[in-house]
Amino acid sequence: MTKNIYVGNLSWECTDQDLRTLFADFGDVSSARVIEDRETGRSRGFGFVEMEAAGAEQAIESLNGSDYQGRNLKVNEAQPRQSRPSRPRY
DNA sequence: GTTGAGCGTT
Repeated sequence: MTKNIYVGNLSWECTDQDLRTLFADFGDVSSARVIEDRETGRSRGFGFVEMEAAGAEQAIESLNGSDYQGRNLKVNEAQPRQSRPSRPRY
C-alpha cells in the first residue's frame, strides 16, 4: 500500500532526488518528483512523493513544519489532480 | 513562489 504526499514550500534548488532521500528515511519510496513549470522550466516550489502508507504518515508528522534548505516545509497527503483544472489549451 | 505530468494511451 502506498500513499501520495504533497510537499510544499520547497527551495527552488530542491530536486526529486532530494525529496526521495528525505522521505526514504521513513520508509520505502516508490516515486518522488519535484514539480516545475513545464513552460518556463523553472521550479514551482513544491513536489510529490509516493511511498508506503506507514512511512508516509511518519514522514508527514516529522517533516511537516520542519526546516529544509532554509524553508519551512508543508507536508500533507496529496489531493487528486483531477479535482482541479490544470491545462487550459487555447 | 503552494496540489504535477505523462498522452500514437494511464
